[in-house]
Amino acid sequence: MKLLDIAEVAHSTGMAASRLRFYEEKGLIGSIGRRGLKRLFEASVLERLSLIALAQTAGFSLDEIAGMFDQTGRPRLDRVQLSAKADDLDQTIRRLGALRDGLRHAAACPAPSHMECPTFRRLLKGAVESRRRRWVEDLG
Amino acid sequence: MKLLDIAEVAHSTGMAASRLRFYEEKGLIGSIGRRGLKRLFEASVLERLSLIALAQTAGFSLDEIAGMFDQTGRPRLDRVQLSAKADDLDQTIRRLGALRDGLRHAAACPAPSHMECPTFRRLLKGAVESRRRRWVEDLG
DNA sequence: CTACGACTTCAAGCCGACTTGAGGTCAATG
DNA sequence: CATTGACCTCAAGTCGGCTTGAAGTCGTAG
Repeated sequence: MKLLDIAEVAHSTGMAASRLRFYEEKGLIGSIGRRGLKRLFEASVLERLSLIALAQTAGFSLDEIAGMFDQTGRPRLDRVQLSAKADDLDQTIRRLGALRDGLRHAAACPAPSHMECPTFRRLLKGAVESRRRRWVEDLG
Repeated sequence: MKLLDIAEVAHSTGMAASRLRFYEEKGLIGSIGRRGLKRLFEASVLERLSLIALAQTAGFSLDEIAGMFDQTGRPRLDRVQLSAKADDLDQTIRRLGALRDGLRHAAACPAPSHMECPTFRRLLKGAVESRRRRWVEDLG
């Protein structure tokens, strides 16, 4: 299995080396050893980094993401938590879906001002309400 | 037209007053005057704030959002930009869908380690691959 | 065998998006 | 007319997520 140095990982992910070191420090990724001082990564780190990027997009913090894996790097076995994360994600996905539809509509809508378009107005309302819901959850 | 003080705006949007002041300072919203020291807002600020929240959810920065209004405060939404954002969002949504399915499966799967489960691996790969494609686009 | 350059560490800095705190002002109520 | 308390300003602080800079360490090419 080919081992990658930090520059290779940086190049193929588009992430700065500093960021990879930062992630390692945070326990988000692990290097498999050193050649001299230099870190060596397994190729699988690329997959891991993709997941991290993905989860970030989903709105998870790095700490939360760290919590999704165990020490050995396998996704954590807490099925209840995984399930909860999945539900979170589902919420997010639905929200983003509504948003996407709204944006598309706004881009195509012939109304002179977006504010005069009922569809757009409905979207705004939805955005605020779903935000609300999340706030409520955060408090709970 | 009823004028609102900052507390009313804060309450009906769920945003902290400090945040509203911050937004005003940034030019994102405007107050229509003062009663004594106290800001007075038009009711339309609520709609404006919804739009701001919406754009934030869509991943725009406050500076970008500030650029979405003209001098008179009417949204100046670039349809091309909206469309592009919608496409972004669509990508994200699909990837998140794969991630959600992966997590859900992981929560239900009886395999001792998730990585040994072919379904899980396939789902992750789906998420990762679409991510890769984006990196390539970013590089290009 | 020495010099180069890609890596290393560690601390500090930066940016976005707010929040917090100290001290001030004013309209309304008793 | 004095107090109260909701608002005000301005500066500084916080937090997440990195980046930057100075100083050090290697393996490899010349």
